[in-house]
Amino acid sequence: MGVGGATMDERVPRDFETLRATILERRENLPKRIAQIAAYALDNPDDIAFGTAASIAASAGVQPSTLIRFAQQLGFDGFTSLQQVFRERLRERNSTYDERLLALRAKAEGGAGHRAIFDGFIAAASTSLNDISRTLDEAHLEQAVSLLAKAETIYVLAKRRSYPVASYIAYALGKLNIRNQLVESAAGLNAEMISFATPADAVIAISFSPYAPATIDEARAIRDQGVPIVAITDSSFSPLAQFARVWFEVAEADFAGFRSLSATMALAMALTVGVGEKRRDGGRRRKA
Amino acid sequence: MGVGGATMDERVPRDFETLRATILERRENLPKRIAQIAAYALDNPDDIAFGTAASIAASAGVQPSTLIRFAQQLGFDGFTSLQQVFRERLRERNSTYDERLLALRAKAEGGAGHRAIFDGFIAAASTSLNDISRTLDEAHLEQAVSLLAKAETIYVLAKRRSYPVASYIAYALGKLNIRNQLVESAAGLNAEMISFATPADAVIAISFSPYAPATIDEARAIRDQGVPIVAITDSSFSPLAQFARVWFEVAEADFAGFRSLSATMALAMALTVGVGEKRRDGGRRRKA
DNA sequence: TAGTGATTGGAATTATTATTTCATATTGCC
DNA sequence: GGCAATATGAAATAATAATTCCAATCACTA
Repeated sequence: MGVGGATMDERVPRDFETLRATILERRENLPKRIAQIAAYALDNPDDIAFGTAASIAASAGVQPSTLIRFAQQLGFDGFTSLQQVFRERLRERNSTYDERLLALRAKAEGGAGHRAIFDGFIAAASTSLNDISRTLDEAHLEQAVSLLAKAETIYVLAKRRSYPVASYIAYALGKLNIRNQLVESAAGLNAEMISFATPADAVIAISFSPYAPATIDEARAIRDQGVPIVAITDSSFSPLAQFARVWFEVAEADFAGFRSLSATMALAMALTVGVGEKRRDGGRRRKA
Repeated sequence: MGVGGATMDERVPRDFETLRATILERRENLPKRIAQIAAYALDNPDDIAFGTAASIAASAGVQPSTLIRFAQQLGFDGFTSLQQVFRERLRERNSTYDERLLALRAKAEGGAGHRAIFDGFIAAASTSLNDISRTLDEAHLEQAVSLLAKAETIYVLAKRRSYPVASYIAYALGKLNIRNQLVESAAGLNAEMISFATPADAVIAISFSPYAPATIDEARAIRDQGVPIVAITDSSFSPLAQFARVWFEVAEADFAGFRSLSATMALAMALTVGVGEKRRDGGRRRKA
């Protein structure tokens, strides 16, 4: 009689995923407080892994004894063995993003062959994405999108290393039916092209050190015409930062002397699609 | 007298990295057993995070008291506070790559505003890099590099969405002093440009569904002239795959209707730099 | 080589923490 | 609405673990 501890038919979850599934499955028919601690456990697995029965119970708003009953209901013989599962989860979970990158980078530097080169570029791209994801200034993003969304024509300005980004922006803007002009140096007509821009237009300018002189000159000229500039560049000392109404600092990692473009690309696409969305929304309702 | 616990001038490391640095710095002048546990701690940080003083001491082959002395030497007031640092490390360490991506993607889909768009592109780029890193065929990479390294001139063929990659390849090849020709559709002279290619040259062709007809036509034409093609495309059904001597399948994730280019870019750069290296090496010694 | 100070091992002690117990409250059922 | 079964709270207890203490050992200096 009682809880029938003698023969324990039910399988005790040994790994976190099984445990999680078990909890979710029984969620409906659990008593209130037990359900409360169950929800807390799934929401704060780290706390379960490291806390003491008392501290966890307090955080979850239940009594320590409830926590133990919860563990027992799941088939564990106490809180301690339940906690093991949560600890295993942390042990077994893959290495951090940074560690993975370090490994990749080490492989790229240490290893030989073309796979190593490839890994190097993957690592550079990942690092860049990681960095920009942490450092991007949301306010600037909003400002830039607003500014560009109001423009009659968006001029896109970038040479050399940054040119691929410009061409993708132009492609995407075209797809979104947003009037744009890629300032290309094909026939030396850039100056004329630029001279058509007015303060009702806007510019996306991209340049990284060493700044292509043409980009700088054109950016200055267009700024002097009163056309607002959104710049993507790599430092506050960049001449582009001086000319720009809004500017983004993007630190691209490099490998074998070539900078990744992945972060710049992601930002460029976010700007482009952001403008597209803003224009659509703006047509219907102009709400923040 | 004593350990001078009254005024504690020395800073107690609060985060793992500082702690690690401190240990490494003092490593030389630590007593034998303390050094032993120090080494163990850096080698098995997870054990320190989860174990008890007794279990850790046993694993490291020292007495529990030594473990505590070690903690105290570092400025902690006992093993427990030292352990906190090791636990924090696990808590703060980023979730797995996949979990992080899921979170990012969820944010991008659920969240509103332009930050969400940005996150979406970051997630797409990360996913693509991850995928290609897993699936890239090394043998194909070697083949492709060999093939391209032997070419007199490398023709680069890509339109529309893929054009940015082509332009970056052309830029990089130029920087590496590798003769190349970007087949641009500026003045409609592509056919003529292509007609100059010989079997001693090679082509990098890039196209994703829906395949730009111009790219396909040009690839067919150039293949018919006996020029070997290295293709980057998205499926074995791609017409490019038919024409190519070597081809890579690259699955780019997309967001808001725009495909990431990050994986393609990384592969393109690996090919480019790989060719650069092979040419340099090949000049001196032709070894695998 | 003897002596001094630092280091170490091991057990005793203290603190912390998990678990149990029991009284009380709540829920579901007739 | 009353009764039984179940669930909950709070404190007592048992277990476990950290810390301290002291004797023994080791390394260094005179």
